[in-house]
Amino acid sequence: MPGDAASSDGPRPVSGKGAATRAVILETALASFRDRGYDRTTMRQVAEAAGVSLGNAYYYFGSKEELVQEFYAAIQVGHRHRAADALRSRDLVDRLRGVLHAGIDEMAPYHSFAGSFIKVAISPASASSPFSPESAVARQAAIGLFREVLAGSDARPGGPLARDLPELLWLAYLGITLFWVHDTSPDQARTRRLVDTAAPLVGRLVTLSRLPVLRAAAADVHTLLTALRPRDAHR
Amino acid sequence: MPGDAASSDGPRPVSGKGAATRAVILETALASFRDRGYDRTTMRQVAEAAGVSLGNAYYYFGSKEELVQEFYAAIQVGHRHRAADALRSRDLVDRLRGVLHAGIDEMAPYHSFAGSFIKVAISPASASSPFSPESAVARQAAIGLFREVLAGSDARPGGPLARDLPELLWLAYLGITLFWVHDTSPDQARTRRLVDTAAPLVGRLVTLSRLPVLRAAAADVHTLLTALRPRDAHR
DNA sequence: CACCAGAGTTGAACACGTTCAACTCTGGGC
DNA sequence: GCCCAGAGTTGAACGTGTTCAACTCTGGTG
Repeated sequence: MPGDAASSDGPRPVSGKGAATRAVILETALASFRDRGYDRTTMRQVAEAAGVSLGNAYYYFGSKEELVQEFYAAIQVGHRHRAADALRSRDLVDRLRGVLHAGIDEMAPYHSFAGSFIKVAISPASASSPFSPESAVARQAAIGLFREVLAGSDARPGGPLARDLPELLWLAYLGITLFWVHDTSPDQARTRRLVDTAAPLVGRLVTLSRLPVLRAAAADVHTLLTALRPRDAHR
Repeated sequence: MPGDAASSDGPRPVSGKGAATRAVILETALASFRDRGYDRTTMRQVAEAAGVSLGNAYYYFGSKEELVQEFYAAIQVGHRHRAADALRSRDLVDRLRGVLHAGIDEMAPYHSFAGSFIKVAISPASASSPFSPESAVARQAAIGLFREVLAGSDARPGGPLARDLPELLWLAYLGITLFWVHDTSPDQARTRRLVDTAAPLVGRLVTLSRLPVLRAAAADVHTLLTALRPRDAHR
């Protein structure tokens, strides 16, 4: 395999001139994603609406997928913004539930297109994957959000898992997102119910994890998470 | 075997004449998936290698994705076959670990292509999704495998979760598969380690779930799973 | 001014999955 | 033997994401 080494570095050139053009293309694409969804957004339409040629769009964005990546970034910023509200409470369950609902709120307008977006995110080779090196910054920001959920609460989790909890909550959030994508109930009510059930459960487990009986299980989970993590990841 | 099984799974015509043609196309496609992977398998190549026209391939299979669906089915049959070995033990952890490793063994030859396959499986709209109505039969078979893991063991799980356990284990297996797809370690060693850690953990949790302290948490998990399930599904 | 390297830009071209109107073949009724 | 409904089959055509050789424009250097 020649292994085309991907583009490895940052997206594309960002000198003075092209930056404006790049921004126009990006805005046009994001608007089209919002209005038409992923599949119905064609590179030709984006290029035309942005007033550039098809080839020029590919000069700034190596693929349609790179556009999606920027889309994720925008959503994540929105999530963090919304989450601030929920972080006023000191109660762990309230904080967690609030942050999770904030995430669903932020994604809600895009639910009908989520099915096509997730195809891109789930592919291991994709830079948009939550686990990809390219997503490292966004990933750490997301994990940081859950670290904040824990740190600002009056619950003080202990045990061998305390340090892993932010990452575990982030993984759970990914799972909830995956569920949300598949949720066809009106207004994704089942996902809401899932969050309302899961948040207290997490609170209960955090409390229980101090019990000696659960020490061994918690240690197992810690080992499992260690096995799961790629060699390099630390924070 | 998959050719003339008069079962009602074929979304396309299955009368006498075309069945042979259908089988040839299918075999050709599966071989190409194995040898070249998903993306490098083109419908034109499959059609040509099968000795039919492009349009004719589409007469029997509505889309390339439908071919993938059959691919999954073939893998699942292989998994069940391999799993039989592991089901000789009576120890729950041994059984579970064996069945999980059998699944990884079965998928191993396709790991390099898994990234492109999972794109298809993960899409909610796709019939290949593990949660789709079209996959109901395969899904029940898979859940049944884990029911067997539990039923044939000397551990007798109790509590409010006992009935949910096969489904939970199946979900965990899906998660492991998802991890496997992203696992770039040599020979997917990290996934192996994950299984070796997760199996004893499950055993421990099954034992612990009898404790009164965990009753409430177990009930929460049961509620969560109920919220998770689509309206119709039981059995 | 003349020149040029290189960023910026273009549209044609490619391979792909998918569709479709039109064709051929087959078996059964008369 | 004739016919025909419908299964089986065909290749051209469409729209897509992506590539690429060639072009234009820009800023700096001599």
